[in-house]
Amino acid sequence: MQIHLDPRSAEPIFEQIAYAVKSALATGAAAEGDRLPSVRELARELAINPNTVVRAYEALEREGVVVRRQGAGCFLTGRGSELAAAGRRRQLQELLRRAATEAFHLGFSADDVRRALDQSLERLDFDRQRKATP
Amino acid sequence: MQIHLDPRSAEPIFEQIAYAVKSALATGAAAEGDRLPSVRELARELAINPNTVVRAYEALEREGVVVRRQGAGCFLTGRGSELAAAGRRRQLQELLRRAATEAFHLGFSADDVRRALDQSLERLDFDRQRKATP
DNA sequence: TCGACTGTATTAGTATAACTAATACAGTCT
DNA sequence: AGACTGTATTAGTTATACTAATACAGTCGA
Repeated sequence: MQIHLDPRSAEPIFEQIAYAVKSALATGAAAEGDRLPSVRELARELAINPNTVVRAYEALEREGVVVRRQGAGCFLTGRGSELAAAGRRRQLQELLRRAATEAFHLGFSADDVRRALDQSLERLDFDRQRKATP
Repeated sequence: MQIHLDPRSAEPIFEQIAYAVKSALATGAAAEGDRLPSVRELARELAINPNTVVRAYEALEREGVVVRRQGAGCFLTGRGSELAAAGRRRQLQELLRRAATEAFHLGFSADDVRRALDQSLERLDFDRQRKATP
């Protein structure tokens, strides 16, 4: 699993790491049971502080994406969000509402946006998706 | 045009304002030529500092959404992003890639996501959309 | 022409968040 | 038992967001 940071991004480093992990899981580049690079190893690779990696792994654990075992490592659960269905639906709505608004601002048509979404969805490994807790 | 702040959002206030303006434009709640609330008026309404509103309007101006006229006010151009086509396409790809990844994490199917996007797109006023600079 | 608005600019300050550095402890695995 | 792993804590720096105050310059309508 490759994790890169975008130095030009305004997004906090720990959030970029967390997103990269979710992206690897979603695209099939990583799977349930995989062990993430250790805190120190990833910190060295990215030339950042280990505490920053810890923050990313903490966030992922809070969202149910990973489980950390002291002394053993940090593992992908393969599980999705543990939020209730209503909360997840609300997050999805908000997510796509923002994306649609931003796409409108960028000057794209509704069909442009649908096509772009299809391309993004094709990259994802829905066959191996673990559904969220009902 | 209604602008509300979400106190629970981690998003900076000035970005919430900028997004609200883009959203009003996209949904037809506001149109080219409309004047935004003045810096002081919006600051009073939202109980924030006028400089924070200035920051939002500056960001919108940089993106081509508004034009500010000293003494006269701040007006919606109705124009979209002024980025080159390649830049806009890249932003769209990135936008939807992130949305798709997050939706996957939330446990939704590809069809769930398409439907949710359709709902969001239906809210937008594509008939009145001003295309971005070619 | 003047008053009440508008945007613009600047300086100074506070609070918070992100990240860093260092150190040490406890668990795991080979 | 050694080399790894995660976990915790304290302390510090930097950057960002927001605030407060003040003053200047432009617009518009009466």
